[in-house]
Amino acid sequence: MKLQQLRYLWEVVRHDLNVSVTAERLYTSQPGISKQLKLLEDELDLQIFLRSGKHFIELTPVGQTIVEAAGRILAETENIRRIAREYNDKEHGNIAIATTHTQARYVLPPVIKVFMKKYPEVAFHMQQGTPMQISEFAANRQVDFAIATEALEFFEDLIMLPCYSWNRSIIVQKDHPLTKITPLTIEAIAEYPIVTYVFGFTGRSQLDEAFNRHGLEPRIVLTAVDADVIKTYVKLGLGVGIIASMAYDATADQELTALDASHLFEPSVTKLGFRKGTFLRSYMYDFIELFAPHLTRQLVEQAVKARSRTEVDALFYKLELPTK
Amino acid sequence: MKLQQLRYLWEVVRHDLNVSVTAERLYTSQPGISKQLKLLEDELDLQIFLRSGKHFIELTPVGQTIVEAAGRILAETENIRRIAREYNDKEHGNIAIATTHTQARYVLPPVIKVFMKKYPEVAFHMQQGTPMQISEFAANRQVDFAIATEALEFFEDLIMLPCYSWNRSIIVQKDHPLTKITPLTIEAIAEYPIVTYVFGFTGRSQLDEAFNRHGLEPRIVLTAVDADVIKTYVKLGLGVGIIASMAYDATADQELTALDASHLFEPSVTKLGFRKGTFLRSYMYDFIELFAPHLTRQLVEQAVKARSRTEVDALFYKLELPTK
DNA sequence: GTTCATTACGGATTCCGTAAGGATG
DNA sequence: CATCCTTACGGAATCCGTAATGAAC
Repeated sequence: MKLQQLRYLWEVVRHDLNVSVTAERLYTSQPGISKQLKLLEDELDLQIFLRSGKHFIELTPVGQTIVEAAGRILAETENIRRIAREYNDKEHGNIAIATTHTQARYVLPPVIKVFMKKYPEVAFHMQQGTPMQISEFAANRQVDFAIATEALEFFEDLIMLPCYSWNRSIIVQKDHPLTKITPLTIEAIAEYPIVTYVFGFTGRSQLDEAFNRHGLEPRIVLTAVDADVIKTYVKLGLGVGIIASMAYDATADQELTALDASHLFEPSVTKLGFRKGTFLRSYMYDFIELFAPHLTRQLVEQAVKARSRTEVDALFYKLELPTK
Repeated sequence: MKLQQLRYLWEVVRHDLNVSVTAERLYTSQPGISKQLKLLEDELDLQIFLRSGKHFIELTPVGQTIVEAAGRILAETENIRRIAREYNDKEHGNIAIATTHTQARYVLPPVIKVFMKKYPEVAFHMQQGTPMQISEFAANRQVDFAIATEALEFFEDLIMLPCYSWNRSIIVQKDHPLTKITPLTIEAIAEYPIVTYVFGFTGRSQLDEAFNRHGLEPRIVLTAVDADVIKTYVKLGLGVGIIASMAYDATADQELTALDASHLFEPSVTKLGFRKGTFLRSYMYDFIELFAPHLTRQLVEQAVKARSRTEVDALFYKLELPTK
């Protein structure tokens, strides 16, 4: 058994069991990978792949188990390399996060700006996706951190740190009748067509709950994955928008008025998730603290060491979250 | 980074940083190991070992961290090999346990007899030690299971399964005055010199507690690690013995009388511990079930998957333990 | 002077590329 | 017939042994 073989195995699985594509991506030859996989199968004396002739169709059940173990091994080798790089050069490295549009566009920019100034030698990689996709990225170790409000809890292997809680604002045109109603009620909002997030995005579930609780069925006329699109349609007069408060930008959105709705909907909590058992570079701790100042290195270290989700949750039990 | 290098690293650490000895044990050459370790250090660009001239003195702090990660990697490769062997031949393999004299001599023999009959192709390895030593063996993966009443809880990485609870018996010569006292009291026992287990062995702590609770200071005249020695001295008239009830053998110990003391001391629980994250062969599940019939494969599988000790404990919360 | 790791070196093995082969859809 | 894995083969790199070297205790 060689690390190389386990790596090839992992990568081939990641590339839908296509050896040729994998070889290309790894800048090596296809027969090389093929050979090593065969050697691994020979050594273990079992088939990892189900073949139809010379095509790989799927993993055998025992193969699946082995792939999982291989994943843990590769993650741990990556940890060793990180430990070494951390020891030799604390300022140099990479950080990869996956997040949603809301975070990427409205919350992260100032954080990343400060981070990049502090660590000019660290390359920052950001990718966007649905909450489900970004959770998967973190669970599969394709990124270091996932930042989102939803979906992280579905992945057992992710450690979740609460970062901040946020409320919603109602976005309307400047002269809209709702601006005259104080205090604003959920019933009043429900009178108008609504433009908001797609289900599964940016706290959409809490929003639906609030209407349901009041026995209201809102007329949602348009949904989008990001606030920019929502605001555009509100400007066109299609309806009233409900977005995360931090997505309203007083200077850029002068045609619109934001009405605070924190008394109408339960606040949502944005979380940062990473795969358990990961070694974190010190600039990663710093990034977390820049993003959520209450998540000190010491606290995060405790979370990393924790052996269960309840143990992690206990760390944050008494903590007052900042609100955005 | 090669698996071979990580293995050499792990083994050299295990052999007190002596490369020559390690090479001998692994049936390979000393320069071979030396070279690979150097290559690993070169690749990671750091020193794992602190050297005094050409002697290895100790691990550097960063080296220590790397050794721990290497241990996890090696354990996982062992898991892969086990998965493969399990798949190919369920009947063939090894099982290594570490346990105390009490278990090895009085509890395990019938279990092992049945096990070996059922799995003639599985080699059974047993080693004895202090509770602390055997817990360490399991924590370091030198054995599959540790079986003991004490010390297992000190090792965070061990999963502990409660196997059975047991009580103590007072062992006296046939005509001893204590045989006339019914019911037997702890005060009556404290009148006589006592021969029992060394501290840290076979539920010794519970025993001390019981005397303390009654404000008694027992006159312990002799301690030993095993019941055979204790019984020998009781036979010589040196005092009354307090031993685990299962260590009294009515046929072999005809000169002695055992007086039940289950009402005087809190029962102790013997536990089986194994390193978390270990893949268990099916004959291992069977061994556990033979030893403790309530530990069914299904239950143990849940314990293996559990992510924290509390989660494991929850599995056994309602369970009635057998008493020996 | 013994113990112990490093360096030097040569033979065997393994790895990995290119090229050809054969099965699938 | 395009895709895709397997087999064949040769050169390069690596591994691992023996022997020699040199530092520490």
